[in-house]
Amino acid sequence: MTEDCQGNDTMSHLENSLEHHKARLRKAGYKLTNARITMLEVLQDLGGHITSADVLDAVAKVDETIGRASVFRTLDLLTQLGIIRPTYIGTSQTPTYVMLPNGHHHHVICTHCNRVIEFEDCGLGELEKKLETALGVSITGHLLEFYGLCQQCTGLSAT
Amino acid sequence: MTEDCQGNDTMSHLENSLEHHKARLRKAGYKLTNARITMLEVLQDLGGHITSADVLDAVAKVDETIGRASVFRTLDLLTQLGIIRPTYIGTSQTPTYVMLPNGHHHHVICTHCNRVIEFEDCGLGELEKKLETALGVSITGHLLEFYGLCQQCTGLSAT
DNA sequence: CCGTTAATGATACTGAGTCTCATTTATAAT
DNA sequence: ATTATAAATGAGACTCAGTATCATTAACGG
Ligand SMILES: [Zn+2]
Ligand SMILES: [Zn+2]
Ligand SMILES: [Zn+2]
Ligand SMILES: [Zn+2]
Repeated sequence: MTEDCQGNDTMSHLENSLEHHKARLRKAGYKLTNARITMLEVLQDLGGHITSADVLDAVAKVDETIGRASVFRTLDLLTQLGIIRPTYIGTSQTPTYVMLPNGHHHHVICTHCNRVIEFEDCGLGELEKKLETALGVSITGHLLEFYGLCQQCTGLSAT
Repeated sequence: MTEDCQGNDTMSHLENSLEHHKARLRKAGYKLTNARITMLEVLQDLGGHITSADVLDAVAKVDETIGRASVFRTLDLLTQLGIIRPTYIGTSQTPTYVMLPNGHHHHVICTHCNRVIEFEDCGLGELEKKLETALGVSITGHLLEFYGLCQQCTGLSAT
C-alpha cells in the first residue's frame, strides 16, 4: 500500500488529496457529512503537527456550529482510516496529530527542547512487505520517530 | 548509539538493565530517589504497553507512600531520557508507554481491533547514521509503528 | 554529620476527551 | 421530488488524567 519513499512524489497535489480522502470515507461506508468535510479541509490547511485544541479553534473559525464531540469523533475516525496519526511531543497531556500524506510520516524529536525535524526518505518498503508475509497483516502506513538531541541542544552539556 | 537491530541480543539481561538505567539517571545529574528506583523496577516488571493508571496501581502496591505527582513526573523524566516512550493506542484519553530496551521499539497496530504485534528487526542503523550526518543531530533511539489490519481483521469486510 | 538543593507528597485544580440523548442530515429507494 | 432509515450530529453535563503549588523531606557532596 504505502509507496516506497525513496523520494518519488515531491508534494502530492493538495486538491486531489482532499478528494482522495473523501472517496476513502465513502468507500468505508461513512457518510460525507459537513463536519467531516470541514475537518479534512482544516487539517489540510494546518498541515500537521497540531493538537486537538488547534483543530477545535480552526474548525470553529470555519463553521461555528460544529460541535466539540464531532471534532474528537472525527479525529478518531481519521486515525482509524490512517489519514492522520497522533503522537506525543513534549507532553503526554494531549497528542499532536501528524498527517500521513502517502501513508507515512517520519521525524526526529529533540528530547531536550522538543523541536521536531521532519525527513522524507525512510526506505521501509522492503520491511513492510516482509512483515505482511511474516505476520499475516495488511499494512497501510507507518510512523517513524527518532529521539535524540538537535544540533542546538547537542552543544550544551549532556542531558 | 542505538545498536543496529539485526537480531543480536535476544533479551538483554534484566538485572543489568536496571543498573544501567540508574547509572543513566546519575550521569544526567538526577538524584537516585526512592520514587525513581521504584518506578524503574515497576516498569521493568510490567514490561511495556502500559498506561499511567497501570503504573500508578503497580507503584502503589510496592510503596503506598509514593505520590501521584511523582509518578507522572518520573514518566516524563524517563521519556526525556529515552528509557520509555508514550504512544497512542486505541484511545486518545491516555497514552500507552512502551520500553525502549536498546533504544528502540517496533510494532504493528491494528487500526480495527487495536491489537499490537511487536517485532524485533528494523534495520534502521544505517538511516540513523545518515540522519545524524545530514541533520547534525545526535540520535539515541527510535520508535517504528506500522498501521494496518491484523490477520483476524483482514478477513472481515474492508474497514 | 551537616548543608544545600533537588525532589517529594498532599491536595486542590484544570481542561481534554467522553457520554447521553433528542434532533438532524446524508443517502438510497421509491 | 418525496420519503424512510439509520448514521451522525450538537449541546452540555460530566469524568478523571495530568498539573500546579508549596511546605516538607531526603539525596549526596564535602
Ligand atoms: Zn533541541
Ligand atoms: Zn516511510
Ligand atoms: Zn485487528
Ligand atoms: Zn530499531
